[in-house]
Amino acid sequence: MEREISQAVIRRMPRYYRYLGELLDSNVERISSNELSKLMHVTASQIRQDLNNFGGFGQQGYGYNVKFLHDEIGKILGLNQMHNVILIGAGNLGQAIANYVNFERLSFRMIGLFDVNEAKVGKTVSGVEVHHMSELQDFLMNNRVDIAALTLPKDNAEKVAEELVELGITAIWNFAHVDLEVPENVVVQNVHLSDSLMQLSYNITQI
Amino acid sequence: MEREISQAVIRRMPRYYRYLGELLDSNVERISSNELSKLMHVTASQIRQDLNNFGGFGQQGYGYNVKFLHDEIGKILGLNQMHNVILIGAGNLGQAIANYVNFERLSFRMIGLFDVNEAKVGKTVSGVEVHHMSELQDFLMNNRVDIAALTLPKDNAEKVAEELVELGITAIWNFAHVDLEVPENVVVQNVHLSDSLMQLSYNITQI
DNA sequence: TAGATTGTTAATCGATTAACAATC
DNA sequence: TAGATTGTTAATCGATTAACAATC
Repeated sequence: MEREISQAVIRRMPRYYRYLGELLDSNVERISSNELSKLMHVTASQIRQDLNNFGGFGQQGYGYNVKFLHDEIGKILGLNQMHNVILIGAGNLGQAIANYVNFERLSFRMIGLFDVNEAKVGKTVSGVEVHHMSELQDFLMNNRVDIAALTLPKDNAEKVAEELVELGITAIWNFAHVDLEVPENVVVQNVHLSDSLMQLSYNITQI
Repeated sequence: MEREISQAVIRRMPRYYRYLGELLDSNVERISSNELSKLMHVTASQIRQDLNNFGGFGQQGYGYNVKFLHDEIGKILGLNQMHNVILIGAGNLGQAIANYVNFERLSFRMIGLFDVNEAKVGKTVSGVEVHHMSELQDFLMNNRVDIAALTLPKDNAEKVAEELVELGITAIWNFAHVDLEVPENVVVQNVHLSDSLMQLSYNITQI
C-alpha cells in the first residue's frame, strides 16, 4: 500500500498470471523476462518494471522461477483467499456469470443469487439458490460476502448498488450499462459489453 | 485513417456516446465540455482533445449540440450501419450474449449460433437458430457476417479462430480465455471475464 | 459588442523503453 | 570465474492537462 500502483500495471497482472499458469501446465520451470516478452508480445523491460512494483521475484543470471512467480502474482491479486460472491439479477447473463464463476476453479465462489422475479425464486443455478431480493439483508447478515455481481437492467442498477453499499458491500462487479456512483471505500469493476462491442465496431471501420 | 488514433481515445468514445444518449433522453439540447466533464468526472480538456481527433463538433460560445454530437460519435463508432454477428459456442455464456446482442437496440444483429453439441443444434435462442459447426462454411457463403463472437472453452478457441479467419471473418469478439493469434487484417476485441474479476480482487485487497 | 466556449498549441505529467551496473 | 539476466536508473515517448487566441 506504500506507493500507489497504476491501473495500467494492474490490468496487466492477470495476463502475466495466465501465461505463467500455462507455462506451469507445460512443465516449464524457469523463464527469463526476454523469453516471456516474446511469448506475450510485450517488452522485457515492461515485464521487469511491472514485477518490480511488487518486489524482486527473479534472480540475476537465472530469470524467474515459473511456479514461484505464478504463486506470487496470485497472492498479489488476492487469489490465495476465497471470495464469496453474490449476484443480483438472475436473468440470462446473470445465470451465465453464475456458472462461469463457479466453473473457473478456485478463489471465487458464487453463494447466492437474487432476483425480484418470483418465478425464479427457489430455483437453483449451478447448485446455487435464487432468493428474492427481499431476503438480501437477511442473507448478508448470515454470510460473509466479498463481491456482489450486478447483472440487471441499468435502470435498477444504481438503486440496487446503493442498497448493497448500505448493507456493507464494498466490491461490485458491474455488468449494468451505467457508471455507478459509490463512496470511495467501495470498489467497482465494470464490464461494459456494449462498450466493448462498439470498440470492435470502430476498429472494423478502420480497416 | 490519416493519423492513427490511440486506443486510449477509442476506449473513451463509447462512454461519451452513452452519456450523450442519456442527455438526449433527458431532452438536453446543448452541453459545454465543462458541464459534460463534471457529469463524467473527466477533464474538459480531455473531452475537447478527444473529440478534436475526429473533427470540430462544437461551436465557440455555445458548446456542443447533444443530438448532433451523439450522431457524429455514432458514425465514428460505425453504429450507423448494421453489423451481422454470429456466435460460436452456444453454451450458457453464448446464449446470454446472443440475447444481449439482440436486445441492445440497433446496429448489431445476431444471425446465427454454432455449436458442436448435437443436442443444441436446431434449437433457437431469442429467435436465432443453432447450427452445427459443420454448417459454418455454408452459412458464411450465404450470409454476410461482420463479427464472430467466440464463447467456447479456451482449448478450442484458437482452432476455431483459425477456421473463421480462413473463411474470411475479419472481426472477432473473443470471450475465450486466450489471446488469439490472428493475421494483422483481423481485429480481435477481448472480454476476459476472469481478468476483470482478478483486477477487482486486487483492488479489494488494497483497501 | 461582450461573454462564453471552442479548437489548438504549449507545458506537464506519467508510462514505456533503453541502458547498464549489480549480482547470481 | 565468465555469462546471463535481473533490478533499477536514465532517456524517451505519449497522453493528459493547462492556457489562450480564435470565433461564435
